[in-house]
Amino acid sequence: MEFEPLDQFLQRRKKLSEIESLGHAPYPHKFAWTHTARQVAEQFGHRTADQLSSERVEVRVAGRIVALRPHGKAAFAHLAGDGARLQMYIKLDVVGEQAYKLFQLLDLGDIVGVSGHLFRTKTNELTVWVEGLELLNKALLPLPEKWHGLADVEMRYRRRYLDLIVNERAREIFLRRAQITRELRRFFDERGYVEVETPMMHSILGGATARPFVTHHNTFDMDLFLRIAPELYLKRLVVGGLDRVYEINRNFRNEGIDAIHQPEFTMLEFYQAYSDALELMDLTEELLRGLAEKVCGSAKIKYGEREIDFSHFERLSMRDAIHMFWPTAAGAAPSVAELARKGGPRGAVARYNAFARSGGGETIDDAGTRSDGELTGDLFEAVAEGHLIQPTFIYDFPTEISPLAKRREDDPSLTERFELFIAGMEIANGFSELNDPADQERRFRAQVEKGGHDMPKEVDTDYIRALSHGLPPTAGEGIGIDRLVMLLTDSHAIREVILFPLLRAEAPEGTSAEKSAGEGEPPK
RNA sequence: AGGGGCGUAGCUCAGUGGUAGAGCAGCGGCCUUUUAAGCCGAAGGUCGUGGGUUCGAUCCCCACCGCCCCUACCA
Repeated sequence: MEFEPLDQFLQRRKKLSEIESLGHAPYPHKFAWTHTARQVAEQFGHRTADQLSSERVEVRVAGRIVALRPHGKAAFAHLAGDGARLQMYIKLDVVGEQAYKLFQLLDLGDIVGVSGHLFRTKTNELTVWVEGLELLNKALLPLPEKWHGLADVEMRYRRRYLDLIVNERAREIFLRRAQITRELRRFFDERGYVEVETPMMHSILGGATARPFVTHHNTFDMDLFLRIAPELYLKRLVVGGLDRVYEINRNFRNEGIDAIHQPEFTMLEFYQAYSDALELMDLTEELLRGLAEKVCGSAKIKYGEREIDFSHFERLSMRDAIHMFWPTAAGAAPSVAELARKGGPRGAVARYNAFARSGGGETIDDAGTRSDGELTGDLFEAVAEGHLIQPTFIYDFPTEISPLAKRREDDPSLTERFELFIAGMEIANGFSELNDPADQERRFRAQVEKGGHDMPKEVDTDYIRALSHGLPPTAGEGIGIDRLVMLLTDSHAIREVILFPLLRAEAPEGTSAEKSAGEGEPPK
C-alpha cells in the first residue's frame, strides 16, 4: 500500500533499499540500549563538560529522529524517546564513511539507535558523540511540521499517533490519565476493595437511564445491549459477599456527542457494604483532594480561567440550590418549604416557564403526567447546575428520578443520593443503595410502564431475586473518569482525554480529491 | 436535529472575480559545534465534492461531505 504524500513515500522507500544495499538490515530485531533519552537527561543532565571529558560516560540510546541539522561532513540531530529529546553529534571522520552514508540516508521520523559517549557542545548542550549508528526502522511517511506540529483537531484525533509524537501536551494528558487511574486503584486497593470486571454485554438494560447500543450474539441468536452502567452487577457481587468492590471500565450510551459526552466513556463505580451516602461524600472529598494534590501538586488547580479548590466541598440540598440560584428576573425564588409542598415544584415551574418564555431560555416540560420530583430535578438543572463551579455536592434527590436509591427515613419523597458538580459538570453520582426488593420491584415496574426510549423495557427479575437473598446496607458511587481527567489536565473537551474518540467514519480514499473516479458514489 | 463558522501544497498558514503564494518537510548543490542551522537552485496544487451565476469561479450562489462552536438531546 502506498500513502500520500506519494513523492516522499516513494523517496523514503528508495532510501530504505539503498540502506539495505549498504548492508544494513531494513527491520532489525533489537537494539541493546542502556538509557532512554529521558534517563540520559535525568542521570547526566547536571554533569559539566569537564566532568564528562575526564570521566567518559558511554551510552546506547534509541529513539525517533525529530530534528536534523546537517553541516556537510558533520551533523546534529535530536532523538526523541521516553518523552525527552537528546541531541547527537555525528562526524564523518569519527564514524567512518559507511556509517556516515547511512546517516545521510536518514529522514525526520526514522527510528535509530546510537552509541557513543556524552559531551557538551559549545552551547553547553548535553550531546551524544556518536561512534556507532544503526537504523532501527525507517519512517516511510514524513512527520507533521516541526514548529507548529499538528494543529488540525480532526487529524489529531484520527491519527493520534502523530499527535503523540509531535504534541507534547497530548502525551502529557494521557500519561496523567494513566497516573489518575493508577492512583484511583491504589486508593481503593488500600481500603480493601476488590477490583472486578462485570459484563459489558447485557441482555437487560439497567443501572441508568440511557439509550443503548444493540448488538447480536450469533451462537445464542440473542440480541444484547452494550452496557450503560455496571451498577446492577456490582451490587450482585455485594450480595455475594464481596463487601467492597470497584470497577473502572467503559460504558456505552447511544446519545449525543459534545464537549462532555462521548458514546464510549469510562466510569469508576465502587460499592461498600455497611455504609451510606453520607460516608461516601466524605470519602469522595478525601479521594479527590488527594488526587489533585498527587497529580497536580496542589489541591487548588487551574481550570481555564478559573481556580478550582479541592480542599473545600460545598454541600447543598437540591431544593436549597434551586432557591439559591433562582434567576432574579424570574421573580421571587421559591422557598425550600414551597418546593417541599405537594404541587410546589409545579408552581415554581410555572413561574420559571413564564420567565423562560419571555426570553430567559428553554422552558421545562410541565405536562400533567410529570411528578413533583421530576419537575424538581428539571428546575435544578435549569437554574442551578451551571453555577456549580467549585466542588459542590447536591443531595436530597427526589425519589421519582432515583430508582435505585434508598429513601430518606424521614421523607419518602427524597432519597439518600447526591451528585458532585465541578466546573458545571456532573462528576459523580452516589447513594445509599435501595435494598428492599419489594420497593425495588415497584420502582422497576413504574419505569417499564412509563416507557420511553431511554427506559428499561423489562424488569431485571434476577436482580430482584439477588436483592431477595439480602443486600447489606450498602453505599455506591460512580465517578466519570473522563471528566475527572479533563479537570485534572485543564482540558476542555472530552475528546482531548480519550485517545481515540468516536468520529464519523472517514470517507474512503478516492471519494474526495486524491484518487481516480469510478469508485462509486460517496456513502450516503 | 437547528443556528453559526471553517475546509487552499504532506504540515502550519497567507491570498484574489482574470489558471495561486510563504515557511517547514521533500529533491539537487555547498557547508566538520548546530539547535526553528545557513546559503544557492529546482519541484510540488482538479483551492473538500458536485452543480449554478459569469466571457471567465479557488473567490459569488445552491446542495452534499467532513470538522469545530452554540443550542437541543443526555441521571
